[in-house]
Formats: sequence, structure tokens, C-alpha cells
Amino acid sequence: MPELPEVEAVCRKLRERAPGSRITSAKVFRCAPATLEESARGRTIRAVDRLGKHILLRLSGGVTLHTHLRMSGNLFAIPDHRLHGAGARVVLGLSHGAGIVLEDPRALARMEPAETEVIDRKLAAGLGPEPLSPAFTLDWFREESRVSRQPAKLFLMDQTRVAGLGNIYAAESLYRARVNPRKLMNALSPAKVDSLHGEIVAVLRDALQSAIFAYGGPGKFAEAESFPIAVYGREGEPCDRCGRVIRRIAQGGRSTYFCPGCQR
DNA sequence: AACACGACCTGGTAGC
DNA sequence: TGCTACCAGGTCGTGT
Repeated sequence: MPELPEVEAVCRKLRERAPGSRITSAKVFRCAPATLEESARGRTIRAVDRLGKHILLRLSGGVTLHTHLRMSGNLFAIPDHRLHGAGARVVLGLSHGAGIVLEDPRALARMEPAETEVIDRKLAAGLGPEPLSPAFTLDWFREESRVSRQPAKLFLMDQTRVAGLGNIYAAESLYRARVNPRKLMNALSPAKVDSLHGEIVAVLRDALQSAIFAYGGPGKFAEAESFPIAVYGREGEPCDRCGRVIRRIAQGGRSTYFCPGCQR
């Protein structure tokens, strides 16, 4: 589920309920240290921030619940904190009985209490600019590309370079820009670098719209255009653009899907 | 610096 | 039906 667009959708949804609520109880089943129960209880949720794929629940008293959904996590509000599902890993009970639940079937997600100043400094130092922020300029991207000898796919997945892309949207960005995922960044033509920069932004913008729909956004009537997946998970199928068979290779221990015909 | 690999975990599914 | 093997949207630590 969660790359930047999905995480942003989760945050927007949470912002409808969470800010202003006091945490009256906290129960950790897994995915969080037991100390979270005590450090969260009694505090008020001031804001829900996001940095890359990291969710930051800002609590009163300079405490942040640093949350990462990893592969299969989800974070959402429920009307009654006692009625959480069986898959709940952390449940925050709020004033007026509502709740916030961290779910994750694989239990890889994490929610950890931290001093706000400390976690902010750590994340700022460890994450590159977000593609949907003004910091993601073409000049910056050109320079990063010029000095990187990483294969393009690994470059896009590297959160210290670009914060927020994951396996799906990295693959889709490369496909749209017609870039071979194995090609080293500093070996890409200037035109490909520029194209890739633009497609990263376009892919995330499109995906964000779809994610907001999927998470119960503006209208159930509007045509919920789901994000069109062109290559991810389509090994063996013909490419919509050139007809060549889409391949799956391994990079950095993950699957990369691409079209050997038009990604060069 | 850059990369491979295992660990962390559970669940779904294709194939036999 | 039931077993096995592999796959999964992420990150971190260790070793080369």
C-alpha cells in the first residue's frame, strides 16, 4: 500500500479527526515499544505531519509519535476505540471515545515516541526532497543525477536522494520517461534526466489523486480514476506502447518491472 | 561509495 | 484438499 501518495492520503484522512483530540488511553499489542502507552497517554494531538513516507503525530509537550507503515501498515481513525479489529497493533483511545488504530498484518510497521526536535532533526538529515515540494527542482535533480553512479531504479528508491518513491511509482516513473532501470544515472542523456524529473512529479500527482479517492475522498460519484499501472506487476504481458513483453528483474533485492523495448 | 543479502513478519496464491 | 515455494507497495544492519 504505502508510498508517498498513500501515506499522504492516510494523513489527510487522519486530519479530519485527530487534531485537538486528547489521548486518554494507549494500548500496544505489537509494532511499538510498551513505553509508548505511558508517553502518549494524557497528551493532545496537535497535528498530523508527513515527511516522505514517515507519519508524524505531533503531541503536546514536544512529543511526536513517529510512525512508518512499511509494507502493509495502515493508520486510521475509528468511531469507538474499543471496537478495533483483530489486526490492530496499536490503539490510541481519544477523548469522546473515538480511536486511532495502527494495523499491519505483517507487523513490520513501527510507531515510536520521540522528542519532536530529535526526530525532526534525524529525518531532515536522512531524507532527500519530496517530489511534490518546491525543493524538487530540475536544477537539483540534474546535479544529483550527474554525480550518481547508481542504477536509475535504485536512485529513485533511495530515500536519501528522493523521499517518497517506492517500488511501484519508481517503476512507473521510469517507464513513462522511457528510462532503463539498470542504466546509471550519470549515463542518462540530459533529455532523459529532464523527462524523468517531470514524470516523477506527474506519477506522484496522479497517484495522489487516486489515493485520495480510494481513502474516501471527495465524492463517491465522481469517476474514481484509479492510477493506471503500466508495468508494475505485469511481467509477461505486452507493453501498451511497443508490444514487447514486460520483464521482471531483481535490483537491490526487489523486483523491477520494465519494458525492454521502449525503456533504453 | 555502492551494492548484495539477510532479517524483520504474515498472508495470499500458483503449482504440484 | 493440502502441501510447498515464492511473492509482496519498506527499511536497517552487516559484510564485501
